[in-house]
Amino acid sequence: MPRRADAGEPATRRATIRDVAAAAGVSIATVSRILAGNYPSAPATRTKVMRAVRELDYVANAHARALSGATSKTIAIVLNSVISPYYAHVAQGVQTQAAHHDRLCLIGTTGGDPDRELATVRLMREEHADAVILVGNVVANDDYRARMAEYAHALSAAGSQLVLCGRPPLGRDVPAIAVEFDNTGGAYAATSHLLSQGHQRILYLGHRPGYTTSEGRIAGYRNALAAFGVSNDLDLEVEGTLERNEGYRMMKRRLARGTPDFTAVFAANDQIAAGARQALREHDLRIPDDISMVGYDDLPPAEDIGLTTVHVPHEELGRTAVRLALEREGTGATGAAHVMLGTHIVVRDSVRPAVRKA
Amino acid sequence: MPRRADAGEPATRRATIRDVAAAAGVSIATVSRILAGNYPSAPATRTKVMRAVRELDYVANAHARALSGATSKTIAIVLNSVISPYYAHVAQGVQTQAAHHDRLCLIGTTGGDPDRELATVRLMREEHADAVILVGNVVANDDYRARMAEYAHALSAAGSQLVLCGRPPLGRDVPAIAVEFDNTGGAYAATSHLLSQGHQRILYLGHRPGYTTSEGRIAGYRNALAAFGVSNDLDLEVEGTLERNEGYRMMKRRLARGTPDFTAVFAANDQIAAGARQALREHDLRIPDDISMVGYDDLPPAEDIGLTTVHVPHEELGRTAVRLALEREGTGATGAAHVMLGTHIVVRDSVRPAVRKA
DNA sequence: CTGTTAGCGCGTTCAC
DNA sequence: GTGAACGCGCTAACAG
Repeated sequence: MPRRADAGEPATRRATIRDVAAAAGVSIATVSRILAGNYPSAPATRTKVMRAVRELDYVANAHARALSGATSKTIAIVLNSVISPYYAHVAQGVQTQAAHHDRLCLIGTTGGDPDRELATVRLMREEHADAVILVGNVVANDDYRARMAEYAHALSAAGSQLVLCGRPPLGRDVPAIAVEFDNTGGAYAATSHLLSQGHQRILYLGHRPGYTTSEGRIAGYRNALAAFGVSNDLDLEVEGTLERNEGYRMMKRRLARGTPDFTAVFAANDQIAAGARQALREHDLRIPDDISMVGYDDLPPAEDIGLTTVHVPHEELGRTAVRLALEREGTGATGAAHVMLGTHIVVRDSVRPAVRKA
Repeated sequence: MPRRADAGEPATRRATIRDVAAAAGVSIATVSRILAGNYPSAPATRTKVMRAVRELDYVANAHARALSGATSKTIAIVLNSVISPYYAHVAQGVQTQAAHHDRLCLIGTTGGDPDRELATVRLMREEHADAVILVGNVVANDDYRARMAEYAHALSAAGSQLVLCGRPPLGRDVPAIAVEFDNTGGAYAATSHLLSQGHQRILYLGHRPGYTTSEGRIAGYRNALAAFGVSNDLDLEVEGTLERNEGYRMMKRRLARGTPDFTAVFAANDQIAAGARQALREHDLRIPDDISMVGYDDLPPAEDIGLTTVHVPHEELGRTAVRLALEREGTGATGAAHVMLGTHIVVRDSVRPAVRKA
């Protein structure tokens, strides 16, 4: 008696493995084995079964399969939003690699809200995903670390592997994999690029104190200044979020002060760069003629506006996350792991040598 | 005997409803009822149970729940890719609305390959998703329609609702919901905008014959030309795909012919517009001073390049898809449904009145 | 090589 | 208000 809420129609009930077995005149075990393909079987029975499968248009019930002990064959990814290019590219990598391993992708967004993150991880836990991948910039305080450790253990107990993407590792006693990219190195390279062109006053746009990605980038910026013997003027470090609008606002506010006291801009990401660029143009300042600029991420806006930026391997980040999680499956390995992906500068047309105002 | 491939550790086996029942000193039925919350129960037992749940950090097994007849509480979405802003925004809408209905989102990408689409829909069928949402521009030939009808019936039999997003409806006998936006109307408005500024030679960049979205848009373009009494020069309709690079290539090739024989450009989408714009600049042609341009979609590149374009409610598309699918759940309604979402022009700064070359 | 059987964890009848 | 028992569809032992 199917409980489907159909309109009382004959409702050709979904075919089960039993129907296939009956149609083929064999037992359900035989059908199961033949479909799994990991067991020897007589070609004749095989043909009969496959024909029945085709005729009934049978597909296995994923839930029944997952329940009976096999893996759920799903990878879960949790991120702030899908429309941000940053997350979208990581998600694409995850999705690609998951498909490559014949797995489906569960996706959940949090809008950056810890409560929704908690709720989402809970749902993922119910789903028994092979891996749960958390993506995104975050404040790595004790509170956060405690929360992640909880997730890690809970997921581990449920048979899932927690993976942190673009977030710092948690320590050797927490069963989580961390995959990051080198923010400090990339920022160092980008800043050096500006410094070597003679720029001394470089505006850092979009620092978010506490956020690990931001801290990594600004550290690279400061290191480079130090290496070039340029003193670090804190007034050049502007705090703000990572959106395009914020880039616009920050630059607007800065320009309202009067003639720019900087010759170059290091935008914390490409979106900020795009916003700042717009603000500059509204003040008749052109890039790179009047002001030089570098961004970070090498995502869509960058190419459109000819921005020299730091390329971050977002898709590879996602692929690596899945690969690592699946590699240790069945291995019994449950400790911590940490991978750091490299970055490199992409030179376009937003930087010119500084004009010596001797 | 848990079959988890653990490293032989004590491996605190995932808590089941039985464990909770034991800890609370009640039966599993009581636990089930209290957690579902749709049944009267003594406050005392309730407290005991909830405490046990908290202590064991119990979460229900989604597969067992789905198997035992309840809904799977998931919405599936199938699209070409996640990194395209178009799909990303629709996906965001789907994801938002799904979360709003307390559902998780399964996602699959096809890269536009029908075989992968087939495989993905199959997987979704195994998952028993409440709805399976197919997104994206497509050639609506008989072959396609037959394939969709098959999907629709197979999914319907499995208890899932097929939803077509940005694709034409299939006919009243096919159990599918279609949600589209008005391509022809938007293109008509955009073209009229150019025509009313005196442009007569408008280059249409990126027509893909057969693709429904493209056919809709070029129809609007042609209708507007006709309405303004401008003859339709087929040489102005350039065929191409919808990527940025293609926009660049198409414009490059056109400009190689010599002085432009057009004063305005209608790009089939914003990405094409961005590419074409770059090509124009390389030939020292500026927008809007030398050439006017409109795009379509109103997605990220548009704002960055100050493009006048047609706003398409992508997120609303996704939200509507989920809402409609869930609305008819249990209704027994299994017929076809069709919704058309409106569009409107967003004026920025890429259009100037045409120069009369009298 | 194939059939029989016992769970997987949960919702849900029935009785009490 | 609560407990016992059955079945969802499938996989994996164990026989034959």
